[in-house]
Amino acid sequence: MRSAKAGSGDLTTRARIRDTAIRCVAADGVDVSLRAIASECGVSASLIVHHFGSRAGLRAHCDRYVLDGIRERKTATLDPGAGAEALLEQSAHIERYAPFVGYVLRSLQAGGASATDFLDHLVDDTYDYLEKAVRAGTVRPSRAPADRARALVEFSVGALLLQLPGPDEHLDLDTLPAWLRAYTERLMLPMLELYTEPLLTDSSLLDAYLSVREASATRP
Amino acid sequence: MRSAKAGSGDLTTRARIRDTAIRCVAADGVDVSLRAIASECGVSASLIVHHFGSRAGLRAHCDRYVLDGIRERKTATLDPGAGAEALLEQSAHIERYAPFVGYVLRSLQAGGASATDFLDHLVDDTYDYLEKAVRAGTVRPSRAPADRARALVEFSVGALLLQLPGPDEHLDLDTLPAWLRAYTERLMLPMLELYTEPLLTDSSLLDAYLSVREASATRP
DNA sequence: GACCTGGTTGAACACGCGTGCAATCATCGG
DNA sequence: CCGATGATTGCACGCGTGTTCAACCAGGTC
Repeated sequence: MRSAKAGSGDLTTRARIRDTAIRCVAADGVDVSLRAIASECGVSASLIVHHFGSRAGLRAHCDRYVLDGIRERKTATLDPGAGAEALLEQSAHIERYAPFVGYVLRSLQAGGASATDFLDHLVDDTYDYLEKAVRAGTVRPSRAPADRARALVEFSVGALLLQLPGPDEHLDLDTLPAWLRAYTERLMLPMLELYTEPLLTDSSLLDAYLSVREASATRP
Repeated sequence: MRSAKAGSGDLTTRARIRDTAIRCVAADGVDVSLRAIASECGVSASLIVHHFGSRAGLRAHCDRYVLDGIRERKTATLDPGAGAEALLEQSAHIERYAPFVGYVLRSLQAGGASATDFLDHLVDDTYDYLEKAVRAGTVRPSRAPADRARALVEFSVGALLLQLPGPDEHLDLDTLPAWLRAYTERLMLPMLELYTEPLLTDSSLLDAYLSVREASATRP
């Protein structure tokens, strides 16, 4: 049969390959073999390069698709520092987007330009969120708001990535929601504590750093 | 010539291969090819497997060597959360151990058992350090000290790893000290701020979490 | 000098990878 | 009915990988 045009809900072959690739990358890392994706999708490897030009083409296509999808459902799921209550609420909806979440995690794990872009967007969103919260009075203002936003995002995402299995180890997509939930629950109390009650009992360290900083600023 | 036994300071071939491998892994990631290491060391690939049995053998040998070396110089360099002042002081000594630092970072990036072990050790050390600091009165006690120690380590190491180039991108070992220094300087102010002055202005989020936690504990 | 031991090498192998190519098949427009 | 079109496949190529193996060569020992 030719391209299953509009049969009740089933996708075109291109879309099926794309979805399979996303799930494979999420499960086995970005270095998953083209043949593995093909076999998982029930097609030949040649067909994939016929549809996407090359392996890199498929990668780029999936990147764009997932990124657009994530931004559409403007979610801060990956950033526990931005909104703890939002995370709790959204953890129920995660199951539907497990492949997306897994794909993004794997992408970040692999690094590269797309990971940097995604991180930057996350930092921007967190920055705006923090600024609003500061104006609302729920978050304390910072001497370096941009650096603070980046630090918070890198803390959260970095810790999450550390929890992820190695780049070529398998990650079961069915258990990903439970896995994520267990991790956030283990982290929630220390994080809330850290964000509510200062870790250090006095400001001597901060004061010392601020004074040497000021000294080196006036006397370069 | 046979094995350069004890000529003025030059190492045995095994040791030379080991050191080269460590530097190669630090520079190009754990997936660096055996032939690349061999060529960098000026020997043949066969000689490496003759000395270490296999590629995995070389990897294991380097892991053990670097880990022992790091633990010998009991340094908390990788854990800014544990001691900010110690980090500042030690950043001058880092240049000598750049390959070691790079190797550990690449190992953590690659995940696996050795990375988990190293992280666990780091968590243990941080736990002890925090307990001592709590008893000394400089650090506030926690409701979950073990989880807090792990969270702090995962934050710091995770953020550092996020800054690292991708698993197969190159990392110049000569610029690593400066690279590390620039990163910590960008992070130092937000981190000290976060650890000294609470991010959140009130404890409503923490209180809410604690109450639902208590409720689910008494009524399972 | 013969013999053994062990460091050292280059060639070859098997494997998995992405890719290119020719062929097949189903469907549609004329 | 018939070429055109495009989806789809199997095969083979080149490349890079880790590993294997036979050979070579330098000393030390009898």
